[in-house]
Amino acid sequence: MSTVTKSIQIENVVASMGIGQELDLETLADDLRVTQYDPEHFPGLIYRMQDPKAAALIFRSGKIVCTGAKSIADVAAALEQVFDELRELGVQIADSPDVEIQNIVSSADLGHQLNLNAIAIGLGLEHIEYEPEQFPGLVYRLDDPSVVALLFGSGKLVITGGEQTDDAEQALNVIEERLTELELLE
Amino acid sequence: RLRKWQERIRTKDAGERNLQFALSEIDRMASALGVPRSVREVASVIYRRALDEDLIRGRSIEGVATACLYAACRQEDIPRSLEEVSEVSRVEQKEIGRTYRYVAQELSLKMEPVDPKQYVPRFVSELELSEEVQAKANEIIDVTAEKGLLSGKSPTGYAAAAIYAASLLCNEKKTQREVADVAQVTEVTIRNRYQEQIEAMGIH
DNA sequence: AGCTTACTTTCGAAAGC
DNA sequence: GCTTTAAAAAGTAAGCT
Repeated sequence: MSTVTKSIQIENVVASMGIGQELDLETLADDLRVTQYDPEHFPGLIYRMQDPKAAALIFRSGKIVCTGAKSIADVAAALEQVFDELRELGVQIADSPDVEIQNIVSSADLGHQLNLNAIAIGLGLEHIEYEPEQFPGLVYRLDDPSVVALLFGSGKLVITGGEQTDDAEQALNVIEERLTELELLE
Repeated sequence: RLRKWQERIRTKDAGERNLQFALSEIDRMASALGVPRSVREVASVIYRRALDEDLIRGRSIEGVATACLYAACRQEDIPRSLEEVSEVSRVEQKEIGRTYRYVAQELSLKMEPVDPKQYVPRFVSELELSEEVQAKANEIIDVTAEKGLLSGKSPTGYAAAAIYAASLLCNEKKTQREVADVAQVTEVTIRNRYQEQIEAMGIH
């Protein structure tokens, strides 16, 4: 495993699931601690956790979005906490509801400084977005895997939009390969 | 049938009125920015293409018109920053930037990143600095960009720092505040870019 | 001149305007 | 399209000492 591959860190995992029954958010808002609920502003009830650090958005439909977790295991742990809280309030929940991973955000380091100007032209101006006046990162959309990478001058990058654990690694391989072909890596 | 006929005329008229409005706005903003007629023409062409590709739907005419003008300035190599463009538009800077990126993507405008050197003549002139300073600033930009310092940096801040450094080197010192004002960046940005550039140049 | 905080970009789901 | 959540990258900006 290359040092570049090893540099991959999962920074955030977004997942969604449904408990299959409607919830009374008004009551929940009163009974749960650390919550935030302002239906005029946003329909979901916000439930924050410290360990693992994550946040859950709970909706009237019984659907739940979990975000902020640093791993898939943390998503499961965070959701278990939410389930335990709900069970204590008398809500019946199945033991293993289906959880769908919606997005994984990772960071990594190519280990070399990047000339973003050259990369923008090399990868094809029509395929990338690089507007340093608006944002320092170069936006590169990949088809396979279907993710979006933000490349920075430092050689560090962010890969987002993936649903599989290895999407970031595959994307990183594609990016390394293309930059090497163009002789823009080092 | 008659109603449909009338509707078509109404739609056509409305469409033409909208186009006229967009073109007159481009004209007004271009005048306010002091850019040549060629830029307005390029902006008009881009706007008509955006119209043909149905890119206006869901966006304000003024926003698309401003974004087209911003793109045209860059294509004609006389860029204006989003902040400068937003000052003559009634659309906020963030919206102009978003619309510009959308239009550029959809129309496959192969927009190259702005070269900081393109801001140098105008800024140098506004600061009443010599051609010597201008040449030195250009040199600083070329040399330091070649070393990779430009990646991710805003073109205006980069140009401002090079001009500030050049003014010092040529004994025509302008303060960071003066340069920051014409480039519309903060003194902090000039300081940061200046330090990197001077270091990369080998502290002339 | 620092330090802190905050905003820019990317992504996705949720329910509703 | 917008609203909210979280997270990283790096640049820029504003406020305070």
